[in-house]
Amino acid sequence: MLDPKLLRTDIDTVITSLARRNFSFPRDEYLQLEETRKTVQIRAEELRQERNSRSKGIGNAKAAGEDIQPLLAQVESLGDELEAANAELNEVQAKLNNLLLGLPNLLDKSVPDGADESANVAIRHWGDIPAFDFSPLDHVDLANNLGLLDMNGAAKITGARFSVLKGGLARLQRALIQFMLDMHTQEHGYQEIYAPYIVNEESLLGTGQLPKFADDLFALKGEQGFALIPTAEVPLTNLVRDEIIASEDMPLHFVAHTPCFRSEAGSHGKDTRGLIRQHQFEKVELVQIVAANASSEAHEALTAHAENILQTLELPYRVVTLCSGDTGFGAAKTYDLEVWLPAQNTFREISSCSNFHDFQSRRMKARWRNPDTGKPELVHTLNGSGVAAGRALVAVLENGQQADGSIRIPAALQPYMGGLTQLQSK
RNA sequence: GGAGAAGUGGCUGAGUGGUCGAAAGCGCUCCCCUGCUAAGGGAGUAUGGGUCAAAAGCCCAUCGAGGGUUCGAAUCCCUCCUUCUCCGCCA
Repeated sequence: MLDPKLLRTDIDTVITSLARRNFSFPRDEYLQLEETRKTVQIRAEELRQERNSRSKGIGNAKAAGEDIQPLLAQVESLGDELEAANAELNEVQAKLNNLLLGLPNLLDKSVPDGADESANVAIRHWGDIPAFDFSPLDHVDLANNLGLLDMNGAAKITGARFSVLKGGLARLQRALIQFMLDMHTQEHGYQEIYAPYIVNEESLLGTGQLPKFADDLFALKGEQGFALIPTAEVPLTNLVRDEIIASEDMPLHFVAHTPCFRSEAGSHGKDTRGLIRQHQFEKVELVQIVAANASSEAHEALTAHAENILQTLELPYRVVTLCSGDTGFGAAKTYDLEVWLPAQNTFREISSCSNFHDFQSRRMKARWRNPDTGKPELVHTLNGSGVAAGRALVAVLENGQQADGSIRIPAALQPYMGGLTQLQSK
Protein backbone atom coordinates (compact mmCIF):
# COMPACT_ATOMS: atom_id res chain seq x y z
CA MET A 1 0.00 0.00 0.00
CA LEU A 2 1.16 3.51 -0.73
CA ASP A 3 1.44 6.15 1.94
CA PRO A 4 -1.95 7.90 2.15
CA LYS A 5 -0.15 11.06 3.21
CA LEU A 6 1.94 11.03 0.06
CA LEU A 7 -1.24 10.70 -1.96
CA ARG A 8 -2.73 13.72 -0.23
CA THR A 9 0.30 15.94 -0.45
CA ASP A 10 1.97 14.91 -3.70
CA ILE A 11 -0.44 13.07 -5.91
CA ASP A 12 1.41 14.02 -9.08
CA THR A 13 4.51 12.10 -8.05
CA VAL A 14 2.36 9.03 -7.53
CA ILE A 15 0.57 9.42 -10.84
CA THR A 16 3.85 9.86 -12.70
CA SER A 17 5.48 6.88 -11.06
CA LEU A 18 2.53 4.57 -11.61
CA ALA A 19 2.28 5.68 -15.22
CA ARG A 20 5.69 4.07 -15.75
CA ARG A 21 3.94 0.79 -15.05
CA ASN A 22 1.21 1.60 -17.56
CA PHE A 23 -1.07 2.01 -14.60
CA SER A 24 -3.45 4.91 -14.85
CA PHE A 25 -4.29 6.33 -11.50
CA PRO A 26 -8.00 7.09 -11.06
CA ARG A 27 -7.35 10.67 -10.14
CA ASP A 28 -10.86 12.08 -10.15
CA GLU A 29 -12.31 9.16 -8.25
CA TYR A 30 -9.57 9.40 -5.68
CA LEU A 31 -9.84 13.16 -5.19
CA GLN A 32 -13.56 12.95 -4.74
CA LEU A 33 -13.37 10.08 -2.25
CA GLU A 34 -10.64 11.84 -0.33
CA GLU A 35 -12.59 15.07 -0.11
CA THR A 36 -15.67 13.23 1.08
CA ARG A 37 -13.60 11.32 3.58
CA LYS A 38 -12.22 14.50 5.01
CA THR A 39 -15.50 16.28 5.52
CA VAL A 40 -17.31 13.20 6.77
CA GLN A 41 -14.54 12.22 9.14
CA ILE A 42 -14.37 15.69 10.62
CA ARG A 43 -18.11 15.73 11.12
CA ALA A 44 -18.17 12.28 12.69
CA GLU A 45 -15.40 13.18 15.08
CA GLU A 46 -17.06 16.42 16.05
CA LEU A 47 -20.28 14.61 16.81
CA ARG A 48 -18.44 12.06 18.86
CA GLN A 49 -16.68 14.80 20.76
CA GLU A 50 -20.01 16.45 21.44
CA ARG A 51 -21.47 13.19 22.68
CA ASN A 52 -18.47 12.47 24.89
CA SER A 53 -18.57 15.81 26.58
CA ARG A 54 -22.31 15.68 27.12
CA SER A 55 -22.10 12.20 28.52
CA LYS A 56 -19.48 13.39 30.90
CA GLY A 57 -21.79 16.21 31.90
CA ILE A 58 -24.56 13.74 32.59
CA GLY A 59 -22.24 11.70 34.72
CA ASN A 60 -21.24 14.74 36.72
CA ALA A 61 -24.81 15.89 37.14
CA LYS A 62 -25.84 12.47 38.32
CA ALA A 63 -22.99 12.34 40.81
CA ALA A 64 -24.10 15.74 42.11
CA GLY A 65 -27.62 14.40 42.56
CA GLU A 66 -29.15 16.68 39.95
CA ASP A 67 -32.01 15.82 37.67
CA ILE A 68 -30.54 14.46 34.47
CA GLN A 69 -33.75 14.20 32.47
CA PRO A 70 -33.33 17.56 30.67
CA LEU A 71 -29.77 16.64 29.77
CA LEU A 72 -30.86 13.31 28.39
CA ALA A 73 -33.42 15.05 26.22
CA GLN A 74 -30.71 17.24 24.77
CA VAL A 75 -28.68 14.31 23.50
CA GLU A 76 -31.61 12.45 22.09
CA SER A 77 -30.99 13.27 18.45
CA LEU A 78 -27.21 13.12 18.74
CA GLY A 79 -27.09 9.36 18.61
CA ASP A 80 -28.88 9.11 15.30
CA GLU A 81 -26.74 11.80 13.74
CA LEU A 82 -23.61 10.13 14.92
CA GLU A 83 -24.73 6.79 13.66
CA ALA A 84 -25.48 8.22 10.24
CA ALA A 85 -22.13 9.99 10.09
CA ASN A 86 -20.33 6.81 11.10
CA ALA A 87 -22.10 4.78 8.47
CA GLU A 88 -21.16 7.33 5.85
CA LEU A 89 -17.57 7.39 7.05
CA ASN A 90 -17.29 3.62 7.00
CA GLU A 91 -18.61 3.52 3.51
CA VAL A 92 -16.26 6.12 2.10
CA GLN A 93 -13.31 4.65 3.96
CA ALA A 94 -14.05 1.20 2.60
CA LYS A 95 -14.11 2.61 -0.93
CA LEU A 96 -10.93 4.56 -0.38
CA ASN A 97 -9.23 1.57 1.16
CA ASN A 98 -10.27 -0.59 -1.71
CA LEU A 99 -8.79 1.88 -4.14
CA LEU A 100 -5.60 2.10 -2.11
CA LEU A 101 -5.22 -1.68 -1.89
CA GLY A 102 -5.46 -1.89 -5.66
CA LEU A 103 -2.60 0.54 -6.31
CA PRO A 104 0.76 -0.98 -7.26
CA ASN A 105 3.94 0.10 -5.55
CA LEU A 106 6.03 3.08 -6.52
CA LEU A 107 9.05 2.05 -8.55
CA ASP A 108 12.57 2.47 -7.37
CA LYS A 109 14.31 5.26 -9.27
CA SER A 110 16.82 2.82 -10.68
CA VAL A 111 14.21 0.71 -12.49
CA PRO A 112 14.58 1.08 -16.27
CA ASP A 113 11.64 2.24 -18.34
CA GLY A 114 9.91 -0.24 -20.60
CA ALA A 115 6.51 -1.59 -21.52
CA ASP A 116 7.03 -5.32 -21.11
CA GLU A 117 9.59 -8.04 -20.57
CA SER A 118 11.29 -7.30 -23.85
CA ALA A 119 12.62 -4.14 -22.21
CA ASN A 120 14.16 -5.91 -19.23
CA VAL A 121 17.87 -5.27 -18.88
CA ALA A 122 20.40 -8.06 -18.53
CA ILE A 123 23.02 -6.72 -16.16
CA ARG A 124 25.41 -9.67 -15.87
CA HIS A 125 26.05 -13.20 -17.02
CA TRP A 126 27.74 -16.02 -15.16
CA GLY A 127 29.09 -19.30 -16.49
CA ASP A 128 29.68 -20.64 -19.96
CA ILE A 129 26.82 -21.87 -22.02
CA PRO A 130 27.54 -25.57 -22.44
CA ALA A 131 28.40 -26.82 -25.91
CA PHE A 132 27.09 -30.29 -26.70
CA ASP A 133 28.51 -32.52 -29.40
CA PHE A 134 25.08 -34.13 -29.66
CA SER A 135 21.66 -32.61 -29.70
CA PRO A 136 20.55 -32.01 -26.17
CA LEU A 137 17.22 -33.39 -25.00
CA ASP A 138 14.80 -31.58 -22.80
CA HIS A 139 14.28 -32.61 -19.19
CA VAL A 140 11.10 -34.54 -19.98
CA ASP A 141 12.81 -36.85 -22.46
CA LEU A 142 15.87 -37.19 -20.26
CA ALA A 143 13.85 -38.12 -17.20
CA ASN A 144 11.53 -40.40 -19.13
CA ASN A 145 14.45 -42.23 -20.68
CA LEU A 146 15.78 -42.85 -17.19
CA GLY A 147 12.34 -44.02 -16.08
CA LEU A 148 12.19 -41.40 -13.33
CA LEU A 149 9.22 -39.26 -14.35
CA ASP A 150 5.55 -40.22 -14.50
CA MET A 151 3.39 -37.40 -15.86
CA ASN A 152 0.58 -39.82 -16.68
CA GLY A 153 0.46 -40.99 -13.12
CA ALA A 154 0.18 -37.41 -11.93
CA ALA A 155 -2.56 -36.68 -14.46
CA LYS A 156 -4.45 -39.70 -13.20
CA ILE A 157 -4.23 -39.01 -9.51
CA THR A 158 -4.74 -35.27 -9.84
CA GLY A 159 -4.67 -33.66 -13.27
CA ALA A 160 -2.66 -31.58 -15.68
CA ARG A 161 0.28 -29.53 -14.41
CA PHE A 162 1.19 -31.99 -11.69
CA SER A 163 4.08 -34.39 -11.69
CA VAL A 164 5.30 -37.60 -10.15
CA LEU A 165 9.04 -37.89 -9.67
CA LYS A 166 10.59 -41.25 -8.94
CA GLY A 167 13.75 -42.72 -7.55
CA GLY A 168 16.89 -40.74 -8.29
CA LEU A 169 14.94 -37.81 -9.65
CA ALA A 170 12.85 -37.44 -6.51
CA ARG A 171 16.00 -37.77 -4.48
CA LEU A 172 17.79 -35.21 -6.62
CA GLN A 173 15.08 -32.65 -5.92
CA ARG A 174 15.34 -33.40 -2.22
CA ALA A 175 19.11 -33.05 -2.47
CA LEU A 176 18.72 -29.66 -4.13
CA ILE A 177 16.45 -28.48 -1.33
CA GLN A 178 18.76 -29.74 1.41
CA PHE A 179 21.75 -28.20 -0.28
CA MET A 180 20.08 -24.83 -0.64
CA LEU A 181 18.82 -24.75 2.94
CA ASP A 182 22.26 -25.68 4.25
CA MET A 183 23.97 -23.05 2.19
CA HIS A 184 21.61 -20.26 3.21
CA THR A 185 21.65 -21.17 6.88
CA GLN A 186 25.35 -21.99 7.20
CA GLU A 187 26.93 -19.51 4.81
CA HIS A 188 24.43 -16.72 4.29
CA GLY A 189 23.14 -16.29 7.83
CA TYR A 190 19.46 -17.09 7.38
CA GLN A 191 17.33 -18.67 10.05
CA GLU A 192 15.52 -21.76 8.87
CA ILE A 193 11.76 -21.60 9.31
CA TYR A 194 9.09 -24.23 9.07
CA ALA A 195 5.74 -22.56 8.57
CA PRO A 196 2.15 -23.37 7.58
CA TYR A 197 1.36 -24.09 3.94
CA ILE A 198 -2.12 -22.72 4.52
CA VAL A 199 -2.62 -19.06 5.32
CA ASN A 200 -5.53 -16.77 6.14
CA GLU A 201 -6.84 -13.75 4.26
CA GLU A 202 -5.06 -11.22 6.42
CA SER A 203 -1.73 -12.72 5.48
CA LEU A 204 -2.57 -12.72 1.79
CA LEU A 205 -3.68 -9.12 2.07
CA GLY A 206 -0.46 -8.27 3.88
CA THR A 207 1.88 -9.48 1.18
CA GLY A 208 -0.37 -8.27 -1.63
CA GLN A 209 -1.83 -11.44 -3.16
CA LEU A 210 -5.24 -10.15 -2.13
CA PRO A 211 -7.48 -8.49 -3.03
CA LYS A 212 -6.24 -8.27 -6.59
CA PHE A 213 -4.89 -11.72 -7.37
CA ALA A 214 -7.41 -14.06 -5.81
CA ASP A 215 -7.67 -16.00 -9.08
CA ASP A 216 -4.05 -17.12 -8.84
CA LEU A 217 -4.67 -18.87 -5.53
CA PHE A 218 -6.02 -22.24 -4.53
CA ALA A 219 -8.60 -21.25 -1.96
CA LEU A 220 -9.80 -23.81 0.54
CA LYS A 221 -13.44 -24.54 1.15
CA GLY A 222 -14.88 -23.32 4.41
CA GLU A 223 -15.52 -19.98 5.97
CA GLN A 224 -12.08 -19.19 7.31
CA GLY A 225 -10.84 -17.76 4.01
CA PHE A 226 -7.83 -20.08 3.95
CA ALA A 227 -5.70 -20.61 0.87
CA LEU A 228 -2.71 -22.73 -0.03
CA ILE A 229 0.43 -20.64 -0.16
CA PRO A 230 1.58 -19.58 -3.64
CA THR A 231 5.03 -18.95 -2.14
CA ALA A 232 6.69 -19.09 1.27
CA GLU A 233 6.96 -15.33 1.02
CA VAL A 234 3.45 -15.18 2.47
CA PRO A 235 3.99 -17.03 5.76
CA LEU A 236 7.56 -15.80 6.21
CA THR A 237 6.86 -12.12 5.64
CA ASN A 238 3.65 -12.19 7.66
CA LEU A 239 5.61 -13.41 10.64
CA VAL A 240 6.24 -9.73 11.37
CA ARG A 241 2.69 -8.54 10.69
CA ASP A 242 1.34 -6.34 13.50
CA GLU A 243 4.71 -6.41 15.22
CA ILE A 244 7.05 -3.72 16.44
CA ILE A 245 10.43 -5.40 16.18
CA ALA A 246 13.06 -4.54 18.77
CA SER A 247 16.08 -2.90 17.19
CA GLU A 248 18.41 -5.59 18.53
CA ASP A 249 16.44 -8.20 16.58
CA MET A 250 16.91 -6.39 13.28
CA PRO A 251 17.50 -7.31 10.54
CA LEU A 252 15.64 -10.59 10.17
CA HIS A 253 16.74 -13.20 7.65
CA PHE A 254 14.40 -16.13 7.08
CA VAL A 255 14.71 -19.12 4.78
CA ALA A 256 12.16 -21.86 4.27
CA HIS A 257 11.50 -24.71 1.96
CA THR A 258 7.84 -25.12 1.10
CA PRO A 259 5.74 -26.41 -1.69
CA CYS A 260 4.01 -23.65 -3.63
CA PHE A 261 0.54 -23.86 -5.09
CA ARG A 262 -0.56 -21.73 -8.01
CA SER A 263 -3.68 -21.98 -10.08
CA GLU A 264 -1.85 -20.57 -13.13
CA ALA A 265 -5.06 -18.94 -14.19
CA GLY A 266 -4.47 -17.15 -17.46
CA SER A 267 -1.46 -19.19 -18.48
CA HIS A 268 -3.29 -21.89 -20.38
CA GLY A 269 -1.20 -23.21 -23.21
CA LYS A 270 1.98 -21.74 -21.74
CA ASP A 271 4.80 -24.14 -20.80
CA THR A 272 2.46 -27.08 -20.95
CA ARG A 273 5.27 -29.58 -21.32
CA GLY A 274 7.31 -30.83 -18.41
CA LEU A 275 8.08 -29.37 -15.02
CA ILE A 276 8.50 -25.69 -15.87
CA ARG A 277 5.05 -24.53 -14.88
CA GLN A 278 3.25 -26.65 -12.32
CA HIS A 279 0.34 -26.15 -9.95
CA GLN A 280 2.54 -27.52 -7.18
CA PHE A 281 6.28 -27.01 -6.99
CA GLU A 282 9.02 -26.89 -4.39
CA LYS A 283 10.87 -23.72 -3.59
CA VAL A 284 13.41 -22.43 -1.11
CA GLU A 285 12.53 -18.86 -0.29
CA LEU A 286 14.59 -16.07 1.24
CA VAL A 287 12.98 -13.23 3.16
CA GLN A 288 14.68 -10.25 4.74
CA ILE A 289 13.15 -7.68 7.07
CA VAL A 290 15.37 -4.62 7.25
CA ALA A 291 15.41 -0.93 8.10
CA ALA A 292 14.41 1.42 5.30
CA ASN A 293 17.88 2.76 4.72
CA ALA A 294 19.32 -0.75 4.41
CA SER A 295 17.04 -2.26 1.83
CA SER A 296 18.92 -1.44 -1.37
CA GLU A 297 22.04 -3.06 -0.05
CA ALA A 298 20.00 -5.98 1.29
CA HIS A 299 18.47 -6.45 -2.15
CA GLU A 300 21.90 -6.83 -3.73
CA ALA A 301 22.97 -9.22 -0.99
CA LEU A 302 19.87 -11.35 -1.23
CA THR A 303 20.26 -11.60 -5.00
CA ALA A 304 23.88 -12.61 -4.53
CA HIS A 305 22.76 -15.36 -2.14
CA ALA A 306 20.48 -16.80 -4.80
CA GLU A 307 23.22 -16.44 -7.40
CA ASN A 308 25.61 -18.29 -5.16
CA ILE A 309 23.33 -21.32 -5.34
CA LEU A 310 23.43 -21.36 -9.11
CA GLN A 311 27.17 -20.81 -9.16
CA THR A 312 27.80 -23.64 -6.74
CA LEU A 313 25.57 -25.85 -8.85
CA GLU A 314 27.62 -24.80 -11.90
CA LEU A 315 24.53 -23.58 -13.72
CA PRO A 316 25.01 -20.75 -16.22
CA TYR A 317 22.63 -17.85 -15.71
CA ARG A 318 22.08 -14.19 -16.22
CA VAL A 319 20.68 -11.48 -13.98
CA VAL A 320 17.98 -9.26 -15.37
CA THR A 321 16.58 -6.03 -13.97
CA LEU A 322 12.87 -5.99 -14.65
CA CYS A 323 11.74 -2.88 -16.44
CA SER A 324 8.97 -0.60 -15.19
CA GLY A 325 6.23 -2.39 -17.11
CA ASP A 326 7.26 -5.87 -16.03
CA THR A 327 7.91 -5.27 -12.34
CA GLY A 328 5.35 -7.01 -10.17
CA PHE A 329 2.48 -5.29 -8.39
CA GLY A 330 4.07 -4.92 -4.95
CA ALA A 331 7.73 -4.71 -5.90
CA ALA A 332 9.69 -1.49 -6.07
CA LYS A 333 12.47 -3.27 -7.92
CA THR A 334 13.09 -6.83 -9.05
CA TYR A 335 16.04 -8.83 -10.27
CA ASP A 336 15.23 -12.07 -12.03
CA LEU A 337 17.81 -14.83 -12.22
CA GLU A 338 17.45 -16.73 -15.46
CA VAL A 339 19.12 -20.08 -15.81
CA TRP A 340 20.28 -21.50 -19.12
CA LEU A 341 18.12 -24.30 -20.48
CA PRO A 342 19.91 -25.99 -23.43
CA ALA A 343 16.83 -27.70 -24.84
CA GLN A 344 14.98 -24.41 -25.05
CA ASN A 345 18.15 -22.68 -26.11
CA THR A 346 17.27 -19.81 -23.81
CA PHE A 347 17.38 -18.41 -20.29
CA ARG A 348 14.40 -19.12 -18.05
CA GLU A 349 13.44 -17.52 -14.77
CA ILE A 350 14.56 -19.57 -11.78
CA SER A 351 14.51 -16.87 -9.13
CA SER A 352 12.90 -13.51 -8.63
CA CYS A 353 14.41 -11.20 -6.02
CA SER A 354 12.40 -8.17 -5.05
CA ASN A 355 12.61 -5.19 -2.78
CA PHE A 356 9.15 -4.13 -1.64
CA HIS A 357 10.23 -1.05 0.28
CA ASP A 358 7.39 -0.33 2.75
CA PHE A 359 4.60 -1.53 0.46
CA GLN A 360 3.99 -4.79 2.30
CA SER A 361 4.92 -3.50 5.72
CA ARG A 362 2.34 -0.72 5.52
CA ARG A 363 -0.32 -3.30 4.73
CA MET A 364 0.99 -5.54 7.48
CA LYS A 365 1.72 -2.83 10.06
CA ALA A 366 5.20 -4.30 10.37
CA ARG A 367 7.49 -1.88 12.14
CA TRP A 368 10.68 -1.76 14.09
CA ARG A 369 11.69 0.64 16.82
CA ASN A 370 14.40 2.94 15.58
CA PRO A 371 16.71 3.56 18.54
CA ASP A 372 17.70 6.96 17.13
CA THR A 373 14.18 8.31 17.32
CA GLY A 374 12.60 5.84 19.76
CA LYS A 375 9.70 5.70 17.33
CA PRO A 376 8.28 2.77 15.37
CA GLU A 377 9.09 2.92 11.67
CA LEU A 378 7.84 0.74 8.85
CA VAL A 379 10.35 -1.92 7.89
CA HIS A 380 11.33 -2.76 4.35
CA THR A 381 10.61 -6.28 3.18
CA LEU A 382 12.48 -8.27 0.56
CA ASN A 383 12.17 -11.73 -0.79
CA GLY A 384 13.63 -13.93 -3.44
CA SER A 385 13.63 -17.51 -4.51
CA GLY A 386 16.80 -19.14 -3.42
CA VAL A 387 15.94 -20.89 -5.74
CA ALA A 388 12.93 -22.67 -7.24
CA ALA A 389 13.74 -26.34 -6.73
CA GLY A 390 11.56 -27.66 -9.54
CA ARG A 391 13.21 -25.44 -12.10
CA ALA A 392 16.64 -26.08 -10.62
CA LEU A 393 15.97 -29.75 -11.14
CA VAL A 394 15.15 -29.07 -14.79
CA ALA A 395 18.34 -27.05 -15.15
CA VAL A 396 20.53 -29.72 -13.56
CA LEU A 397 19.05 -32.37 -15.86
CA GLU A 398 19.41 -30.39 -19.04
CA ASN A 399 22.80 -28.85 -18.35
CA GLY A 400 24.26 -32.06 -16.94
CA GLN A 401 23.12 -34.41 -19.67
CA GLN A 402 25.66 -36.58 -21.41
CA ALA A 403 25.69 -38.35 -24.77
CA ASP A 404 24.56 -41.65 -23.26
CA GLY A 405 21.56 -40.05 -21.60
CA SER A 406 23.01 -40.09 -18.12
CA ILE A 407 23.00 -36.97 -15.96
CA ARG A 408 26.09 -35.60 -14.29
CA ILE A 409 25.34 -34.60 -10.70
CA PRO A 410 26.98 -31.33 -9.65
CA ALA A 411 29.73 -31.89 -7.08
CA ALA A 412 27.88 -29.79 -4.50
CA LEU A 413 24.92 -32.17 -4.60
CA GLN A 414 26.86 -35.42 -4.48
CA PRO A 415 27.12 -35.50 -0.66
CA TYR A 416 23.32 -35.23 -0.58
CA MET A 417 23.05 -38.11 -3.07
CA GLY A 418 25.07 -40.58 -1.06
CA GLY A 419 28.13 -39.89 -3.18
CA LEU A 420 26.41 -40.63 -6.46
CA THR A 421 28.09 -38.81 -9.36
CA GLN A 422 25.49 -39.38 -12.02
CA LEU A 423 21.95 -40.50 -12.68
CA GLN A 424 21.79 -43.31 -15.17
CA SER A 425 19.39 -46.00 -16.24
CA LYS A 426 19.96 -49.35 -14.63
C1' G B 1 -15.22 -33.32 19.32
C1' G B 2 -17.10 -32.41 24.83
C1' A B 3 -16.57 -29.50 29.64
C1' G B 4 -14.37 -25.39 32.03
C1' A B 5 -11.03 -20.91 32.69
C1' A B 6 -8.66 -16.80 30.65
C1' G B 7 -7.18 -12.79 26.97
C1' U B 8 -5.71 -5.19 29.83
C1' G B 9 0.40 -0.93 28.01
C1' G B 10 7.57 -3.56 26.75
C1' C B 11 6.46 -7.23 31.02
C1' U B 12 3.69 -8.60 35.71
C1' G B 13 -0.97 -7.14 37.19
C1' A B 14 -5.42 -4.00 39.41
C1' G B 15 -9.84 -2.39 37.58
C1' U B 16 -17.92 -5.13 37.18
C1' G B 17 -21.29 1.30 34.02
C1' G B 18 -19.18 7.87 34.25
C1' U B 19 -13.89 11.56 37.16
C1' C B 20 -10.16 5.06 33.23
C1' G B 21 -5.67 5.67 28.01
C1' A B 22 -6.27 2.92 32.27
C1' A B 23 -3.68 1.89 39.71
C1' A B 24 0.70 -0.44 41.38
C1' G B 25 5.22 -2.94 40.51
C1' C B 26 9.15 -4.24 37.10
C1' G B 27 11.82 -2.60 32.94
C1' C B 28 13.57 1.55 30.04
C1' U B 29 15.13 7.03 29.32
C1' C B 30 16.72 11.61 31.45
C1' C B 31 18.07 14.39 35.84
C1' C B 32 19.77 14.68 41.10
C1' C B 33 22.61 12.49 45.03
C1' U B 34 26.43 9.30 47.25
C1' G B 35 34.48 9.63 45.99
C1' C B 36 33.72 3.92 42.82
C1' U B 37 29.99 -0.05 43.19
C1' A B 38 25.32 -1.14 45.54
C1' A B 39 21.31 1.66 47.22
C1' G B 40 18.24 6.26 47.14
C1' G B 41 15.25 10.72 45.19
C1' G B 42 12.66 13.25 41.00
C1' A B 43 10.57 13.50 36.07
C1' G B 44 9.22 10.94 31.80
C1' U B 45 7.87 6.39 29.18
C1' A B 46 1.54 3.03 24.23
C1' U B 47 -0.20 2.90 19.11
C1' G B 48 -2.93 4.62 15.03
C1' G B 49 -5.73 8.54 12.83
C1' G B 50 -7.71 13.69 11.87
C1' U B 51 -6.82 18.99 11.68
C1' C B 52 -2.09 21.89 10.03
C1' A B 53 2.74 23.52 4.85
C1' A B 54 5.04 21.65 9.36
C1' A B 55 5.61 21.54 14.59
C1' A B 56 3.10 22.60 18.99
C1' G B 57 -1.72 22.34 20.37
C1' C B 58 -6.52 20.39 20.02
C1' C B 59 -9.65 16.35 18.71
C1' C B 60 -10.98 11.01 17.58
C1' A B 61 -10.07 5.83 18.13
C1' U B 62 -7.84 1.58 20.49
C1' C B 63 -8.15 -2.90 27.14
C1' G B 64 -8.05 -10.34 21.69
C1' A B 65 -11.65 -9.28 17.01
C1' G B 66 -16.50 -7.96 15.35
C1' G B 67 -21.49 -6.72 16.57
C1' G B 68 -25.22 -5.12 20.38
C1' U B 69 -27.44 -2.55 24.93
C1' U B 70 -26.75 2.57 27.03
C1' C B 71 -26.67 9.59 27.21
C1' G B 72 -22.01 6.97 28.49
C1' A B 73 -18.67 0.27 28.01
C1' A B 74 -12.06 -2.34 29.78
C1' U B 75 -16.60 -3.28 32.82
C1' C B 76 -23.23 -5.81 30.69
C1' C B 77 -25.09 -9.11 26.26
C1' C B 78 -24.08 -11.99 21.50
C1' U B 79 -20.73 -14.17 17.81
C1' C B 80 -15.89 -15.38 16.53
C1' C B 81 -10.50 -16.05 17.36
C1' U B 82 -6.49 -17.44 20.48
C1' U B 83 -4.30 -19.58 24.93
C1' C B 84 -4.58 -22.82 29.22
C1' U B 85 -6.79 -27.20 32.12
C1' C B 86 -9.55 -31.83 32.04
C1' C B 87 -11.95 -35.73 28.95
C1' G B 88 -12.25 -38.13 24.09
C1' C B 89 -9.75 -39.12 19.44
C1' C B 90 -5.24 -39.16 16.86
C1' A B 91 0.28 -38.91 13.21
